[in-house]
Parts: sequence; C-alpha cells; structure tokens
Amino acid sequence: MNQRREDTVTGPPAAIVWFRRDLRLADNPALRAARDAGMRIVPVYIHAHEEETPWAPGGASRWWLHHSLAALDRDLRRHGSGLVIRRGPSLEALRRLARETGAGAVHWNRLYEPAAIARDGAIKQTLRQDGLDAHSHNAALLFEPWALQTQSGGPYRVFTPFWKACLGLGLAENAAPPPEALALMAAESESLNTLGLLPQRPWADAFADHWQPGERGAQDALATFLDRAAADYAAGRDLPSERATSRLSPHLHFGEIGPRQIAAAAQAHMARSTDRGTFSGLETFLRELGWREFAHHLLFHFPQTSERSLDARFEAFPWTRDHASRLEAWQRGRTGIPLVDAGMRELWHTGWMHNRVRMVVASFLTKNLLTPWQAGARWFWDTLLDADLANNTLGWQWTAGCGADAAPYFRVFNPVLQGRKFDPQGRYLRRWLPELARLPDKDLHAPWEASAQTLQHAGIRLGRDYPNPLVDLAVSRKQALAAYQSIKTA
DNA sequence: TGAGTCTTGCA
DNA sequence: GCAAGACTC
Repeated sequence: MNQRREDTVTGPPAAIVWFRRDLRLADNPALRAARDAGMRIVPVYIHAHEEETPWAPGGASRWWLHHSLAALDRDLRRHGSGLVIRRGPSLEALRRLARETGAGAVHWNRLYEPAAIARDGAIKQTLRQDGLDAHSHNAALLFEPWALQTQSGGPYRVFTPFWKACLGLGLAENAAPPPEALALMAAESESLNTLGLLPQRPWADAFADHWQPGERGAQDALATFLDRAAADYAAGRDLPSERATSRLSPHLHFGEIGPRQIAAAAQAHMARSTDRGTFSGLETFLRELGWREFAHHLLFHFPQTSERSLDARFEAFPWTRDHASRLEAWQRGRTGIPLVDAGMRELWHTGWMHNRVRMVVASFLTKNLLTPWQAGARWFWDTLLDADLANNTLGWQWTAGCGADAAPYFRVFNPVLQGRKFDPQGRYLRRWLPELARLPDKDLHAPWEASAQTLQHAGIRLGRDYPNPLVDLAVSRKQALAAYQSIKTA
C-alpha cells in the first residue's frame, strides 16, 4: 500500500539521505544521487546500535561517533540546515520521517557486516513496498566484495592475487567532487547529547588531544600524511615511536573519507613526485588500503568469521583453560613484557595502537598466553577508535594463524626482538612505561635480564615497580608450537 | 607483516 | 668470531 502522504509540501520533492558510516559530504554517492535528482534532502542519522548486535559499537567508537556526528551537523548547517537525529528502530524511523517530510525516496550507502546486510535488505524491501524509491550505493569500498572473484569463480583467500586483481581494475575510478550546493530540508531532531554516546568515566578525555573526528579532520590527516610522512613511510611505518603512518583508520571506519578519495590523492601525489622513496612509500601505503578491501571481501564471503576461525581445525585448538587473569594483565598493560605493555597502554590512553605493536600484542595473547583470539578481538573492539569488524576479524585471525592467507602457525613474534629491532632507542617504551625509563637501552626491552645492580641503579624492583614477566617467552613459544602441531596433524 | 639453529665463508 | 644465507618449526 502506498503510504506517501498527501502532497501538502510545496516545492521540489524530498529525498531522505540516511547517514550511517559515510559521515562526509564529498564523494558520497547517496547524497549525490539525491542531489542529482533535484531533490530537497533530509539528512538523517538514526541511533539504533542494538540492530548491530553482537557488534554494537564499543566505547571508543561511540566517542568518535559523537564527535563525527557533531562535525557532520556543522558541515550541513553551512548548507542551510543541520543533521536530523532520530532513534531506531531504523525502519520505523525512516517511515515516520518520510511521512513527516513527504519524501518519496531514501538513499543510503552500503555497510558490509552481516547484521547490517540483513537489516538493510529487509528495510529496502519494506520501503519499496511502501511505494518509496529506496536505493543503496557504494561509498565505503574501492570494489564491491562480489565484483572480484578468482579464475575458478570463488572469493579470494590470498591477499596478493586479490590485490593484483584490484590494481588491474584501477583504484581511483569514480571519486566525485564535493557537492557545490545542497537544498536541505529541516525536520524535528533529537539532541545529539541525549544519545549518551560519550563515556561516563573520564577515560576518553585525552582522545581529543590526539584526534579530530569529522570530514575536515580526515582531509587534514590525509594532507599531512602526503606532505610530510609519505616519503618516509616505507621505513618509518614500522617504527612505533615515529608518527609515520597515516592515522586515517578511524576516519575511514566512519566514512569521513572514502578509499577512492585516498587512492586518487595518493596516485596524484605519486604522479607529481620525482622522489623514488615517496613513490614506493605510497605504493606500500596503497597496499594497506588493499588489506582493508581484502578484509571486507573476506567478511562478506565468510560472514561467520567474526565469531569463528575460518580454519575449522581451530575448533579443536587447545587454548589455555583459565585465561581470565592472563587476559586482564594483558588488557591493563601489566604482563611484564615491555613492548606488549607499552602497546596496551597506548591503546587505553589514545584509543589507537601502532600497527606493528598490534601484531606483537596479538601474537603474545594468542600464542604466548594461548588465549582465544576472540577475547583479544573483543577488547580491541571496545577500546579502538578505529574498531572495524572486517579489519579486526582479519587482523586477529591472521595473527592467530587461523584465517585466510594467515601467518603460518609457527610465526611467533618475540616482543624483545621486535622491540630491539623497531624501537632500538626505546623511545616508544619510555613514552608509555615511565617506570622503566632509567634503564639503559640494552635492558629496556627485557628488564628481567638486567643485572641486580642495573635494576637498583634505575630504581626498579621487579615485581613491585614493574611486573615480573607473566610467562617465559621461550617456554611459552615452545608450548604454542606444540599446541599448533596438535591440531595440524589431527 | 618470524625466530632459532646450523652451515658457510671470511677474517 | 661473526655475518649472511639456508632450512626448519
């Protein structure tokens, strides 16, 4: 039945643009489609996190979302009218808003998590039955997950051939300029503050020192990266003490910038650049964008993998039986392994962790502590500002060795060696572990190996000022290899 | 997007 | 005595 209300609204017809994780005005296909159709646009965000169960946004993500919505509202107001905020259920909110505004169309950009796919599909069908034009678009990916397949017709499971296929298609096609003018239409709105997205505790107060959520912040991060860091990216990206990575991940998660925009800007920079280092650095950087695409490709085609290992043999993996206390020490950055603890504290205080260190802490939790990767994924989900189901799932399964194109089971990172290799002067460790700062560089990465005299001189009593190591790295490594052997041959 | 161990080659 | 490469887990 057609529920469009009688035509009491004068002027051109209206279209709802349903913002979700595409919180930008530039390169936004849903917004562009509504605008190009000559519609007045009702921009809405619907608060309905329960619809994303069991992966409703974690605490850090909600902090970012609050500020990103505030930024989008400011940007929209410059075009005449702010963001409309409503509460879910999403379907009911869209229907009510359509009735109120007389809108005849609804546009949105697609999400790729299993829960969102199911919800959005049902909503699209129902809205069309209502007589509304409901359309979804691609703003979040370079390529739709179903647009790429292997020679034999299935999804890719190995990164390198996947990325070659992407490069063959061209990365930066179809990136659009920002809309010049938007005809916006106002509607009744909740206040952003009533959504309760900000944490009650003062935990997130320092996040604002490190981040600027919103489209402007995303563009600034990209420009800064291309101007200053790109030339050093190939070497600098592995050094956690340096600010050599793009730090675009939370912006990308919330769609404040799209991968096509990033690819286009990087390729333009490469074309202008005469410096070989910049060129290869940006090539490496684009490859990281490729891992993000690959993660979404995998989650789309293997939707159970956010919960279960892709490699079914891991159903029988002998994780340690009582991991609660080990998990807590890891979460709090009190394992007694400096690089692990530094990373976990960086995460807690800034909502982010350097990628090299993410691999080390994840390897330590799953291999040295034999704790299920899902426990680590949950903690990252709640504490990372860039928490993204596809990326998080791929990262943890890759490290645990149970996913697609995973690190071989025997690849166990040694936090001491990784620290000495990638943080040789201990700048990163001293920043996050001030209690160890007075140790000489040599002993910083393994204080339990320092002489009693050195420890005393640095004012450190192990077990009191800083924990003794939770496990022996060599012994636990051997145990992990044995555990992996047991399922490999089973 | 490892690490441990052994061998080789050179000093 | 040790750096670099091969091989294994």
